[in-house]
Amino acid sequence: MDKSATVSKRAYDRFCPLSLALDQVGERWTLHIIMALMNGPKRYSELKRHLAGAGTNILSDRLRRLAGGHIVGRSTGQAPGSETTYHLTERGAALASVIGALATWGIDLLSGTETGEPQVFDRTWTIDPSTETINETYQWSIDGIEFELAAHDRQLTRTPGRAARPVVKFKTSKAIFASILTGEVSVAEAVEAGEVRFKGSRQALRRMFSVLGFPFVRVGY
Amino acid sequence: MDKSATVSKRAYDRFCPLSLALDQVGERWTLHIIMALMNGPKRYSELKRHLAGAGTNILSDRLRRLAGGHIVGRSTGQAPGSETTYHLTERGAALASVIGALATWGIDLLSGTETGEPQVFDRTWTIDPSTETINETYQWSIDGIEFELAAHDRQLTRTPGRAARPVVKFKTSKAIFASILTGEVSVAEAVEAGEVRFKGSRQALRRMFSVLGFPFVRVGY
DNA sequence: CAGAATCCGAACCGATACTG
DNA sequence: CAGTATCGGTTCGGATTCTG
Repeated sequence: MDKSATVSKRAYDRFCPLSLALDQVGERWTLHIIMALMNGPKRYSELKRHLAGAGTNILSDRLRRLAGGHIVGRSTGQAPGSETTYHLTERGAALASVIGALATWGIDLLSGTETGEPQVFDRTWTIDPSTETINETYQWSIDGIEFELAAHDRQLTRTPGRAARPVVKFKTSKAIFASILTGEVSVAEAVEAGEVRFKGSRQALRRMFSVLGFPFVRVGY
Repeated sequence: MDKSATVSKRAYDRFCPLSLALDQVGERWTLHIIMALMNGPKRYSELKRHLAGAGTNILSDRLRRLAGGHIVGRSTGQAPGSETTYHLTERGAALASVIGALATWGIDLLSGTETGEPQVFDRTWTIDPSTETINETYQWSIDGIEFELAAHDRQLTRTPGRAARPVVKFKTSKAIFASILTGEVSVAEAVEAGEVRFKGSRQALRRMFSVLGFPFVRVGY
């Protein structure tokens, strides 16, 4: 029946901006959908691939709810069989500040302050089916914290310390990396300004950001 | 069998600042706890009252997890029977930008763009046990959208239109209200600058913000 | 085949009862 | 007061099925 009108029973129901915001975008995967749509409209199947790990019912539910809140819109071409795409409305695009704040806060966690143990991340969501299997390692240094990132099959493993034979070495500060992620500055510009140092081919650099899930990073070469 | 029988706490497990941030503060109630602690350390029971609607096990779990992430700290006085309090660490205080972004985005939702129907909010979390029952209405106007807020028992009802006999009339713009909520400006200063208009006693104004769940608002009189 | 609904086992949430 | 234990209901995640 009319499911679009039903609100999650698990709403906060408070007269409070934080609560009302979280009632709309606080559920699991919702902000990930928004972030995926920040780089332009996407089809259902593209979103599904990008949200690897979430069930198709979740994606369907979130999109319905977001459409009901006028956060995303659904565009269907008029040609029969033409694709349907989802895009952010103005209200949805305004969530950039929220995602920006969360991502900025989360940058510290990329380095893994907890010492020692290697950590395995899911990487299926960054896999571009048009490219072949990637199997390489990168050397990172952020604010002096060094670690190796090893892309292997559908996993990405982060290990503290130096990498054996990295394809790319990448060194910068947390603040600079943040402004690279937000698109404020390109990697090339940051290198120019002496705020990023990297070794490796430009092609590998570009591929690295794709593999890591930052395809939107402006490499700038 | 073929899939790893991991402890599978529902984490995103992505090498992505947004995902890692949400792994730490994306669960239900977590950001509400952070916001509650923004106004200073609190005891377990205070938090429990402020989080009316969440089970005590949830609060316990969230605090444990937040402590593990060095986002909140636990302080126990050395005197026997002294209270234990929870407070934000520096890392936790850095979440102010996240909460600020969400709250700013959520301000639009306070007015209730969805037409017509009155909406009922839970108000138990704003009830100060030391004060007696409150039963009064306020007239709000934000960016020209008028609505009545009626505090009744443990509910708060928002109704579009004008209130019958409000104790307080409050009129401002969304932007100004945002800066009042963030503490950037006091109500008195905004009135001074002609950006807020209100009618009613200053005492009632102060009480209104408490009843609505904004006890931290600097009235400034 | 893309888009979406349905079903089901498992994890999670919320409320109450209970313990030190 | 500060939690822990437990239980029923809800939500999630994955596979499958349906529909044009």
